Amino acid sequence: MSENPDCDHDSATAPATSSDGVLERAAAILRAAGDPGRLRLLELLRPGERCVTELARFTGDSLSTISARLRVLRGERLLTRRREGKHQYYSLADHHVVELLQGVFEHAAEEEPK
Amino acid sequence: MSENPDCDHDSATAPATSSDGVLERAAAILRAAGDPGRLRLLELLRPGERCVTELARFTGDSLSTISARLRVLRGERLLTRRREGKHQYYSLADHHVVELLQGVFEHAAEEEPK
DNA sequence: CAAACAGTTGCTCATTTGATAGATTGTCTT
DNA sequence: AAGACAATCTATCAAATGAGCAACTGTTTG
Repeated sequence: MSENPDCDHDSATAPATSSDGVLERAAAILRAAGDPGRLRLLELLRPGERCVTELARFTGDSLSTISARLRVLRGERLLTRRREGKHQYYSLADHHVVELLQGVFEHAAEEEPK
Repeated sequence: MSENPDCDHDSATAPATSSDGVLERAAAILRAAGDPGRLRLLELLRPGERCVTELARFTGDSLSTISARLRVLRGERLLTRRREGKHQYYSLADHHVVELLQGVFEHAAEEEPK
């Protein structure tokens, strides 16, 4: 058969996509969560707020390292902070974050049958 | 008041966390989706499957670039492929991916009021 | 006010990452 | 089988990233 000049590939119109701003924000959120060290912190915060020292003790990393990771997560508004005395207590920012974590871990656990 | 040697910070036990394998997988998934170029591809695939040429035309990037991005996404099982003639049709791997996208874009859109 | 503790920030460094061009593979058409 | 088209792969390079250490800020306590 001869070529079809009206094949879909050249005429199909692009689906509507998010604005660049929203896309960038969404990507930044995913990237922030997409690091094992940071993702572990998010996981550790699932049951409730924790201070930096506790988190450092749980993971075995230095305060400095934990603080840097928390900063990235907070920068993308995945976490909030609350000061109490000498301590900064971090917690998951909102239910979106909780659900995001839930979804990703479900998917990851499924895809790793063994 | 004198120091309390039994303060929570030193005695609190770590919450249960995912195995390292699952954590790594989850992080890899998020990292794969956490790039604007790749995230846009995921978005473009939301309505249904598309071939590489279409995607390249939609975004204005080279075939080579698109193919590389698709490879990363497919590597993390966010996409599947189907060959039809000369074309490779890519589509979102499963409902998890669809929901992940939905969640992230909701969150990103909310957080960017202006 | 000084010392001690909790956390943050700046700096440097090695590693990773993403884009690009060009060579290569696979498929269709004649 | 040859040529054209679709897509992938390889190699290279610049840019972004994460860790670690030391210096710094903020807070409580003596």
